[in-house]
Amino acid sequence: MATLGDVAALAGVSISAVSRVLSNDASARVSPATRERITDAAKSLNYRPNFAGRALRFSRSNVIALIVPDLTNAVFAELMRGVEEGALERGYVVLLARAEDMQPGGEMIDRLLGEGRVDGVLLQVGDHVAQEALDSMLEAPNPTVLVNSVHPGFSGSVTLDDVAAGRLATEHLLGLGHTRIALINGLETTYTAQQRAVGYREALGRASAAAPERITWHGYEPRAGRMSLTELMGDAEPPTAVVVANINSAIGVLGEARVLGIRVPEELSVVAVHDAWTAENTWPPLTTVKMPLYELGRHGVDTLYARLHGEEIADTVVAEPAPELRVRESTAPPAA
Amino acid sequence: MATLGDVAALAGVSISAVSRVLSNDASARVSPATRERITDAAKSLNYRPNFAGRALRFSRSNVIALIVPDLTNAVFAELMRGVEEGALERGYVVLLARAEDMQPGGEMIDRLLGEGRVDGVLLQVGDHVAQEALDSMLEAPNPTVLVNSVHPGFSGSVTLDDVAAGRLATEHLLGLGHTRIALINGLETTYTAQQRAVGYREALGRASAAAPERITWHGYEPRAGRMSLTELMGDAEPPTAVVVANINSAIGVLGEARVLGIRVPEELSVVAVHDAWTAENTWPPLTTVKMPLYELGRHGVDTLYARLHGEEIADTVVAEPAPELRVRESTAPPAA
DNA sequence: ATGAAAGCGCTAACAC
DNA sequence: GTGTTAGCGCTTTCAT
Repeated sequence: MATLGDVAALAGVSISAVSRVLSNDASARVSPATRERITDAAKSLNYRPNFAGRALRFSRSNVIALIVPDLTNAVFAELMRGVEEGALERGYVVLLARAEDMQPGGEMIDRLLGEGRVDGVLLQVGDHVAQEALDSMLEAPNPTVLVNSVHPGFSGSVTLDDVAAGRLATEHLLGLGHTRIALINGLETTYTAQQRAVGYREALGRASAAAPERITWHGYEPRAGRMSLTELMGDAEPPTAVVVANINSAIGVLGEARVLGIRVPEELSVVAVHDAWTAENTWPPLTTVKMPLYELGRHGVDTLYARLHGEEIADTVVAEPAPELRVRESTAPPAA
Repeated sequence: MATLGDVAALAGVSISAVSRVLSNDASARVSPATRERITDAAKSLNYRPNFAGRALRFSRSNVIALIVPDLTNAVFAELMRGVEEGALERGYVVLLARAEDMQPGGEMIDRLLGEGRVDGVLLQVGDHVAQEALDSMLEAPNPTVLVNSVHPGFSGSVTLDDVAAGRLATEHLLGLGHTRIALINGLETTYTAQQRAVGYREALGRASAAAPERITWHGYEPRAGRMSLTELMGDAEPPTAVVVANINSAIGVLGEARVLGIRVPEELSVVAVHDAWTAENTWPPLTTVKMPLYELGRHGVDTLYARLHGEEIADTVVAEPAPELRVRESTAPPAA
């Protein structure tokens, strides 16, 4: 690892001259000759500016953290892409971390920030994080932006239009002729679940023949989907279609339907919110509502950037491009 | 962000005294009184050692990078856990990155190391990375350990017992009475695929009535699985069972089987190498060979640690715990 | 038992 | 146009 000193020695100039040239200081006046000697020397030594040196000098790391509940969730691939591209453009590097490591009461984020490893945090809070754990974490002027989540009293969330997503999915089923439509939702405590329920209700309310409401609130994991379906099928009048608020949960629903001997889509239509490669590889392939997660990531970075530069920021909803229905084969008109 | 100076000022002592106390310098002689004043001050200021300051001082970041082809692959969840726990024990922090960002010819790893952001790298090379791109990257004394992959002339790989995995999967099918067993494998250029083929052949060769060999080499993605199955079903004598070298590929196989109207397991048995939650949520649930990925991660960290401390390291195979068959519902005896 | 000072790599204000 | 220097936060040798 060559240092500025090494380059300077090789080029026969001072350290500061090297610094000026290599950091593209516009206001620097250096003769073309020395400039070339310097760049040549740097190249031959394969010089790279030392991260710690810069971070120390600037009291800034130029790193932001992206923390999500589960990195292996296929849905997050798009989010990550958006965040990474946005960060790149703004000269930041992204540090990926799992929220699991952020044990409630644990101090992962506190350390990341406190030790100066990262300048800011993009955080999607997991479903099972206690509100109190967040209270202290999000106190006061704090270089954090919440994605896909909100916290009471905290300003600086970027979310998706989950109301529209719930509405769109429900309308699709209504359009096919279903009237007994259930919502298999996330935990009642999560904002996204609440929003999707709002959209679901809106669509039901709007339907000419008002359809009854039926919601389960078990979470976004496959197991939650399984549990919900079992519960719904115990109803006196079970649904002929379900909106599932999450794709992983929908995969569970599909699995449980097989176990229960319910044919999809003949006896039960299934739409899921969020799209990912997994939706194309279930049987039947899942009809989904694709959400703009890439754009959410980019916008999250923009918002965090603004916050890091002292701007006041408000909560925003990324509604463009609008949620889009991806009709595959898990939805059909109800059986006659 | 309080510094040592802040703590020192508050405690009314020198910076070096604070440093000694807070870094638990065993050989430091400090009076209990000052020690307490110092720890109190540090606590009240919520002092955290600055990362850049330490890294600069030690010329060491205490960070290692884990780079995998696709973070959202459910199979990697276990690997990550192993790496993170191992790293934690050794006082390292893990930086997660996707190999996608490591464009061939791109210099992501070079930068990570060259800028001193990380001390070492655990790298699983993707299937589509050109050998030449790796040549320069793995040159000379290099703080890198390859996981689940090898490179000619490079010493320091930790791999799994993929031969055993291929053998075990094949033997399971032979035991059920199948004789026409195909292997839906990864790219022929990848080490893991080659190893799994060896195991497959071993098992076939050992079978009393030698079964014919049939292998496709299209890769580990769902699409590769789909393509392979279509190809195999075009054979004069199509297989009654397949070993699929990867779980995602197997998901594609299952999907394509539905499209082709082939019932699993009645008409076609499917075993996949690697296990993850997704295997429990396909239909039918996938029989798999579970590999010790957690242990691979831990061992990878150990190996990297040794390399970082100047030890000569050799290639190793993590064979404990041994690959284990997880029988679910995608395998059955062949139709009469 | 405690403090002063040097130096890790870097940048920028200030000489010359 | 180029060099000298101070200082970011930290540890450690050397004084006292």
